[in-house]
Amino acid sequence: MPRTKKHLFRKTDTGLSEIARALAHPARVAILKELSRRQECVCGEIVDRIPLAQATVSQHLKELKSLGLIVGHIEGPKSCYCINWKKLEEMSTLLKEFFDDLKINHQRCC
Amino acid sequence: MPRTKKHLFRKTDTGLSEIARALAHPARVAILKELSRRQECVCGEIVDRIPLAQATVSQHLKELKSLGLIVGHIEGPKSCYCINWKKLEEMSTLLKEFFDDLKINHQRCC
DNA sequence: GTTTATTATCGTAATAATACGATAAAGATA
DNA sequence: TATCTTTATCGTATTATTACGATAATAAAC
Repeated sequence: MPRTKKHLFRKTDTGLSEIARALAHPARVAILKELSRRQECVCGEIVDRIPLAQATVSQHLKELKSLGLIVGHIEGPKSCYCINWKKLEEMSTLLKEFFDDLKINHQRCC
Repeated sequence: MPRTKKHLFRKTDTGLSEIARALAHPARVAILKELSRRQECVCGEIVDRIPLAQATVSQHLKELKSLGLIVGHIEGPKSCYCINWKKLEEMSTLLKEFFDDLKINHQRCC
């Protein structure tokens, strides 16, 4: 029965929800934190830092990548991931604007 | 097989992911926007504004409520929902801090 | 008291997300 | 070339989320 109805919403609302979904799992939050700490984007130690199987971490990385939040390229047998700071900035701006918009109408009520 | 592993993560990461999950569906984003617009918390017109069945909207409201983002009390046959501004502020602060923390280490890399 | 309007909840179906073992792929190394 | 290391992908199981009809619950209106 549940054909998703997400297409019926405003693009801005859907966009925001997609951004939020990127952070909607602690593994992805942890991955972003971990990546931000590392200077050189020699990665793959990420797997050691996240308490999940390698396949699962790889899956979460793929999700972050498909959202554009991180970029990755293969380097021999290893991979190299790092944060897409531009996209991250966009994302935090959109979230900030969302909250600011809400707060504009912060008049009491209940 | 997938017993959730969320308990293996840091409380801060899990907390952030829960906050993010609240916004991870356009209906919930739209509900928050709609609620913020209304002065009096005479609600229920929310259902008319969201392109989903009444039961589904009620379900999304319940989720927002259980996260503390909105408060609601019954008023006769109607219900009355409004935004919990305190919680919303907490939430936006946590998100802002998360992004700020990431950005501290914004040194180039890729 | 009966009807009406409004909202929550239950049951259930379908889709999405999470998790991992197994395996493939791709270079490095012996 | 054979082996090893590292990572991605496939298949699949399990759980969570989404969605809605039907129905219950509640108080107002008649």
